[in-house]
Amino acid sequence: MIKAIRGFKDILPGETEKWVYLENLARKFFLNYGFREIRLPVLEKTELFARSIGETTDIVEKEMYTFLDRSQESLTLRPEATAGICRAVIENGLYAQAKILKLFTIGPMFRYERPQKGRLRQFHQLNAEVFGSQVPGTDAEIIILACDILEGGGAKKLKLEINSLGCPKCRPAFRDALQKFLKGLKDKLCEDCRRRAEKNPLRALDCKNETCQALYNEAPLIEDFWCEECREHFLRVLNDLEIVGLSYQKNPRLVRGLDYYVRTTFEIKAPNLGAQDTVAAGGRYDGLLKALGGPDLPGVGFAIGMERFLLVADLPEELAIKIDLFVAALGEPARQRILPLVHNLRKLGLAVDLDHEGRSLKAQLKQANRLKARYTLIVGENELSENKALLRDMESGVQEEIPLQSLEDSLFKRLKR
RNA sequence: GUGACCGUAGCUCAGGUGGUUAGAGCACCGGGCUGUGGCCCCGGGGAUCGUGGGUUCAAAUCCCACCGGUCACCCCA
Repeated sequence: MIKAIRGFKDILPGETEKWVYLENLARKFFLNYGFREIRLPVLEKTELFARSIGETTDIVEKEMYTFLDRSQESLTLRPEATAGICRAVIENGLYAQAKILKLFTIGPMFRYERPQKGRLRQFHQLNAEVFGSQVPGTDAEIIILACDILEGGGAKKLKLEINSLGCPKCRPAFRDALQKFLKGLKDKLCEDCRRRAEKNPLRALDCKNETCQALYNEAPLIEDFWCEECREHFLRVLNDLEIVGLSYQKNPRLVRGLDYYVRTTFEIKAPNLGAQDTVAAGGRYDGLLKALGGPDLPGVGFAIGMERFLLVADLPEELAIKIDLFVAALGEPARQRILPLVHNLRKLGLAVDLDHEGRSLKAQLKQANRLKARYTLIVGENELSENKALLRDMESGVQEEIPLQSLEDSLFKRLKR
């Protein structure tokens, strides 16, 4: 038997209803917040991700689905959405349409990782980005939007952690100080942190190793290095969050796995999710558009992991569509007589189903029951000869006779909402 | 990439120390009710026991490899 490949999952009936529900919910929030939808290719040139995410990040070094196509060009299945959105914004000149550009996208991402709870190789993200705004109010709006969506999906007890990574003006000094600090206790650090000390010192800060973490209590703090603008920016973001009543937790150790972030960075974590507890994350990336050959416009955005959102969401009990009417036709003449009616009711927008298999009435009523039909219309030889049909209310079991001539009208009146 | 545990009908699981036709519940189909669903009773279909190799007279059961799953490391949404 041919099976789906590792880390790639079918989303089956019963699950899809939940996906559609949450996607619609998110889409409504996005649109209400003034975002417009953009749909992007899942394949891009490898160079796009190498340049945007960062050559030395784990994602680029060992987690991408990269291959040569038939013309020997290196392509990569997108591991995240921001790079592609930036590319599209630049390529299509979207930034020229208005000062502020707000975009969202929903779709699959791909990372070659070992699957576990809340982590698949093909996973799905809800993504929002704002281009052209440098003010802290936009950072706050992005965070508030992410929280609204998660809360709208019934997610409880979420924890918002926030930090500022500084900017190109002040971060290098912090980076140097941190690197010096890390090199000072080189022998005591775990293997990974020794490597990070060389290539990407900030990443050492969120090492899970307890020994390392204990040592980092003495590490230099980013906030001592913020320039005046970064400090002001951060405080104003926090202030907006407070104004709307969002509680947060400052986390000076919070860094990001992608190089392009500056200033505001945040994660939204959920309890009981195990090791992969970050449901959403995002931040500001002011230099990215320019680095990709576009205009020097600031950007800020976030991503929500759909699979993880599903794990923490509290969904309505019954999401499957209940049908309005099941038609039980007994015998081929009855089926043919009733087919046009079914067709018309369906065209009028009603949920109507019928059985073409010629099964017993008992079997058909059972099927109607399973489909949670409000009514079942029974038409057999008896009914045809008397020019009528039986309409059974599946809740009460009450049946009434309806003349065939007026069937469409009376059914539509009864069933429309 | 590393480690631990796991893999038996569509689903959830049972099958002491190897031993005859691999079972159950749910789901599905049919009958009881020759044209009336949900409850009940009866019957039926459905399993290359993850795959491949090995040990053995004999393997779902023991061994090895691979594949897949779960959780953790790592990483991150």
